[in-house]
Amino acid sequence: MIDPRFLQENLEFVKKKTSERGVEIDFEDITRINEERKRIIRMVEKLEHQRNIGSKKVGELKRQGNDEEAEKLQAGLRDISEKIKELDTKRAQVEEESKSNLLNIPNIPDETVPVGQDDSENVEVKSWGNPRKFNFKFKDHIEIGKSLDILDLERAAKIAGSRFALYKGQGARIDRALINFMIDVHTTEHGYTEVLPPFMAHRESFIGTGNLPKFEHELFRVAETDMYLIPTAEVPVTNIHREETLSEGDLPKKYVAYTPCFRKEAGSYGKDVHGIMRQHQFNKVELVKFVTPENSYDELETLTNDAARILELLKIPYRVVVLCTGEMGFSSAKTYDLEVWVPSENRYREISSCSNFEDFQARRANIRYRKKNSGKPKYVHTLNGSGLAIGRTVIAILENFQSPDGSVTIPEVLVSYMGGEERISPP
RNA sequence: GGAGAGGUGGCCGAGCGGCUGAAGGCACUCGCCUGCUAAGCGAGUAGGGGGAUUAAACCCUCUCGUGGGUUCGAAUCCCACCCUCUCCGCCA
Repeated sequence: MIDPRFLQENLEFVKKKTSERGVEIDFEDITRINEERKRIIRMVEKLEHQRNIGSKKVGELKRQGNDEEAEKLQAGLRDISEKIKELDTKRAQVEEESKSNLLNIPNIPDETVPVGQDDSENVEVKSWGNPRKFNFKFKDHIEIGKSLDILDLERAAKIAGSRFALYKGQGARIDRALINFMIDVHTTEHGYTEVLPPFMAHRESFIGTGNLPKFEHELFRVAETDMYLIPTAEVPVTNIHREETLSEGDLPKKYVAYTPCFRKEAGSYGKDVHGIMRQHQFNKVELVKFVTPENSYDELETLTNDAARILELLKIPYRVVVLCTGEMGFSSAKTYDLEVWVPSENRYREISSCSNFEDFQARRANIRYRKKNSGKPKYVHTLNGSGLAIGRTVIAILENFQSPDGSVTIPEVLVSYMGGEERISPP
């Protein structure tokens, strides 16, 4: 949520910024409702003031034993209370409307974010390693998975329908190995605290991160409850500190979590229908930070580097792009995508998305911190990034490290996690 | 799922329907004191919203798990829900 006061004082600026995202919002309507809200509040509070003074007087009179006067006063106060009650329902309506307006406004992009409409206007800021040149006819991850007997998409469909995977043998093991490897690196070398959160969360948590109310269609709702399956660990982990006031000395807080992620992928039909690129369920290791506003952009850089480090250890070529305004997620102020080289597609594909949300989520989830020496609590800045998406890492390994004989070489850092196996060979 | 206990400020904890936005403690901040540290002494420290102001000081209002109700007036009484703890049952 953006700062309501900032919105009113910088209406034109906000208008410009949201339109750069490709979002059109009726700010006139929002302003109108906000004015109406303030008007009603003023009226209610005036009446409440009268009532409070009157009530106090009633108390005094009664103590003096002057019941006659007290009762006279009470009659008048009764009317005031009635009026307050009426106005209160109106107030509740208007406040809800106003709140819902605010919840549907996306975050303001940081000034360093390139303005653009689609991914062609993302800007590459770094690339690492060189895409491999194959001197044999290489396969895509689906063929490799099938020939190594580690990936069975047909049977997965039998179990749950399309967009699910059944990993087998070394396939299942490499997925698990990657989870452990990534968590170990982030905890022991990057200073993150490991957490294992709930894989579902209720509505409030999803509002906190910005997934609700706007993006319900992307989520699996658990029938007959107000819970949803998480689309990313960002949701439960960011909400660890919902409604809390942290102290400045506790910051930054850094968490790493493995969770499966569940996404409807509605509207993406026709995209990535083959293989495991885009699934209803996939594993991911997620990094989440709570930091002070002063250094959130530095923290975004290190967060991105922390994620990228995994790819460097695995020796998978990647690049980093800054998402342009039109490509960024609803809650983000600035996002770097890490993209790995996928030979079968002859291009880079997203494997991690690292964002600074500034105080957008913190305001929604009411996550604040108190400065050491002074006064008012302020909102923290939240950040998160995949560190990394496991399924897509599997794709990258299978395709980038395949050999002419059909086997796949296990990255060196992963060997110990694979029980010493150095390659996966056809059965 | 059944029975009981309980949810109060950054934390712990007291609280008769009106003088309680809330005792007391802890923590923190500032000052004093001490050669330093510890201790001691004194003062201060909740949040949201609405208004005034160049800004702060200031004024009003709401907030004691959440939402309703009773009442002139609710932390306090009533109802519903949520959560936590203890015991029982069931279960990975």
